[in-house]
Amino acid sequence: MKDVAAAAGVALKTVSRVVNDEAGVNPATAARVQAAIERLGYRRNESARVLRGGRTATIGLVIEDVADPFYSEISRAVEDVALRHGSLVLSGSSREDPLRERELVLTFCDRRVDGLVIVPAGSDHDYLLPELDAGVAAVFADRPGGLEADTVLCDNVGGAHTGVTHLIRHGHRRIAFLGDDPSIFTAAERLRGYRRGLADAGLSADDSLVAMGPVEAAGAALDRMLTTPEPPTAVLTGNGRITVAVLRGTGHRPALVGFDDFELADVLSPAVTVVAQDPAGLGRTAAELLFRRLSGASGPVERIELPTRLIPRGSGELPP
Amino acid sequence: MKDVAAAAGVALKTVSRVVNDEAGVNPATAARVQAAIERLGYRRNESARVLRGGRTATIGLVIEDVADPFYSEISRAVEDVALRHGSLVLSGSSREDPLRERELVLTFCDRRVDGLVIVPAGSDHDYLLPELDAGVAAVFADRPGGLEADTVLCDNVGGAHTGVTHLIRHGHRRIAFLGDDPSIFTAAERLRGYRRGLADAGLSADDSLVAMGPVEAAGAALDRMLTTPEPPTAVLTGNGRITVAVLRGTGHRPALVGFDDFELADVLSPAVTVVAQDPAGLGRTAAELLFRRLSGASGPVERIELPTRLIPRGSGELPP
DNA sequence: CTGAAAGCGCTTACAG
DNA sequence: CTGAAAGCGCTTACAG
Repeated sequence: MKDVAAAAGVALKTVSRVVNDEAGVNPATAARVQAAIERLGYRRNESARVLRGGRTATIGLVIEDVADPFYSEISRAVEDVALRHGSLVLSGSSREDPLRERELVLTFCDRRVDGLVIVPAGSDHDYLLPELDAGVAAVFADRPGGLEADTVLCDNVGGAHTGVTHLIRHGHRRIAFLGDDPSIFTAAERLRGYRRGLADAGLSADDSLVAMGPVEAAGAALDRMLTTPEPPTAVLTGNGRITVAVLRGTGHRPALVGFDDFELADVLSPAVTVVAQDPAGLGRTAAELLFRRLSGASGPVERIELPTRLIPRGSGELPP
Repeated sequence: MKDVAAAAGVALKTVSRVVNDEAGVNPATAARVQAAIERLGYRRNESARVLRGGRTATIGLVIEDVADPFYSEISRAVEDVALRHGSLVLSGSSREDPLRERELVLTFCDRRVDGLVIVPAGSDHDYLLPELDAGVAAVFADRPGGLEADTVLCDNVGGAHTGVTHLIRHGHRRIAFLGDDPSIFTAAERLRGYRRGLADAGLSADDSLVAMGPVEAAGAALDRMLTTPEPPTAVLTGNGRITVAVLRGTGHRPALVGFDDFELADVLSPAVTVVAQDPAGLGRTAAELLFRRLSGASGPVERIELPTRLIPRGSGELPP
C-alpha cells in the first residue's frame, strides 16, 4: 500500500479510500491510484485489514471426520452459507475425541474466528466460556453441547419411532435395535424412539433384542440374536456404519430399516429402507443461525430439530 | 497483552517473552506474568503475531466438492499433514468451475495463506503467477495445472491398463469403456490406458465400444451398446460416478471393472472389482510437498505419480 | 477532496 | 535479565 501511494504520489489514506471504494475521491486521483495498483499488482492484505476492524470474516467448523459422508455434507453446506456471507471456513476433524475438539476450537479462537459451528465430541464445554465472553458466537450441530447455545439437531426420537413403527405395520413383532454406544447423544435418543414406538404399538420391550455398543460388535450381536429360540424378524439400525456392518454380515438377513441414508442403498438387493436425515440442512441451518448472531441477533437461545424422512425401498417391507 | 503487562508490572516485551517461552526471563518475573495471563484469561492473537512475522501458518485447499468421498479423503489427509506442521486449512469447493476455482484461490491469497493445494478445475493458471512471485507455494493434486509447479497424480494410464488387461485375461474380447468428458485430464488419461491395454493384448480398438461424456449419459450409452449385434461382454468404467450409473442400470450387466473404489463395493452381488486409487495418499503427498517447499526446499519442480491397485471382487472375474 | 497521526496486537532489533 | 522504540499493513478519527 505504501508502494502504491508512493507510485501514485498520494497518501496512504487515499489508496485505502480507492481500495475500499469510498466516496469522495477525485476521479482523476482515483484513476492514478488504480493504475498504480494494477502496475504493481497490489492486493490488499486482508489479515491486516481485519486486525484493525473487529472481525476476521472467518468461522471455524469442527466435525467428527470430513471423510465421513454425513459430515462432509454438513461441511459443504456450512461452506456455502459462509461464502455467501463473505466468510471463509477453517475446519478440522475431532475424531470423536473431546480433547482434540477442544484443541481445534481453541486454535480457531486464537486465530480470532468470528464464530464456530461445532459437532460436539465431548459434553463439557466450559472451556468455551471465556471465548464466548470474548465475543465469539457458537452453534452446536447434530448433538447438544455442554452449555446454553444455539443448537440444531435431527429428530432422532421421531426418526427411530417412525422406523420401528414402519416395521410393526409390516407385521413384525420381534424387532431388534442395534445402536451405538449410549453415551453418544444421538444413540441414546434413537433408542428412546425405538422403545417409544414399541410401547405406542402395545408391544413389550425385550432387552435381549437391544445391543448398544461399538460398531464393530454390531454384526456379532445380531448373529447371536438370530440363533436364539425366538429370533428377531426385523432390525432397526442406529446409524449408517451399523447398517453397513449388518449388510456385510453373512447368513440370513431379517427385514431392515437403517437410520441415515447412504449412497447405493437403492442398488443393493433388496434395496435398503432408511430413515433419512438431512445433513445438508443441519449444516445450512447451523451456519445461518451463526451468521444471524454475528449480525447482531440477540434473541433467546434457539434449539431447532430437523425432521427425518422414511424412504421405503424394499428391505423394510419384507414380511416376518 | 498490554493489560497483562500492566497487571504484572512489566513491559510488553516481557509478556511477549513469556508467551513465546523465550529463554532468559527471571523465573519470578515469568511467574508473575503467567499469573496475570491466567487471571485475565489472556490468549495471544495469532493474526497479529502473524502480521509481524511473514507466515500465516494457514494453507488453502481447493477441491472439486467436499461432499464427494474421493475429495473428502484428500481433504482429511491434507488437514492431518497441515495440523502436524502447525498449520490450519482454509478449504473450498470449486464445483468443477474454473472461475470459482480462481476466485477461491485469490480469496485465499488475499488472506495471505502460505501455500495452496489445488485440484484444478481449469487449465489456465496464469492468474496464479503474481501470487507465486509474491511467495505463495502451490501444489497441484489429481490433475496437472496450467503452469510449472509440483504435481501429484494417480497413475491413470497404468490403472486403466491394469483394469482392461484383467478383463482380457478373463476371456473378454469386446470390452467397453465408459468415461467422463475427455476434456478432463483424468478421463483422457484413462482412455489412453484402456486403448494401450487393448493394443498390448493385440486386440483392435472398436470406437463403438467407447462412450465419453457426461455421467448422466453413461447408462444409456451402455444400454445402446448392449443391443447391438456384437455387444460388449465387459465394461471398464472411467470413474466412481459412472460405475454407480452402470450399477443403477436395469437389465443385463456385463462383467465390470470400475475405476476408483467405493464404499459397499464388496456388499453388492456380484461384488465390484475395482482399480483403487489412493486419495489419502494424493492429499498427504501434495501437502508434504507443499510444506517441504515452505520450509525452503528449492529443487526442480516435482511430478509424482501414485500407483493404483486392482481389487478383484467378483464382477471383473465373470466369464464372457 | 486529501492527508498526517495514532492505533489494531503483536514481534524485531537494539540498548541498557 | 528487562525495556523503549519502530514497524508489520492496514483503518479510524480527525484536521485541513
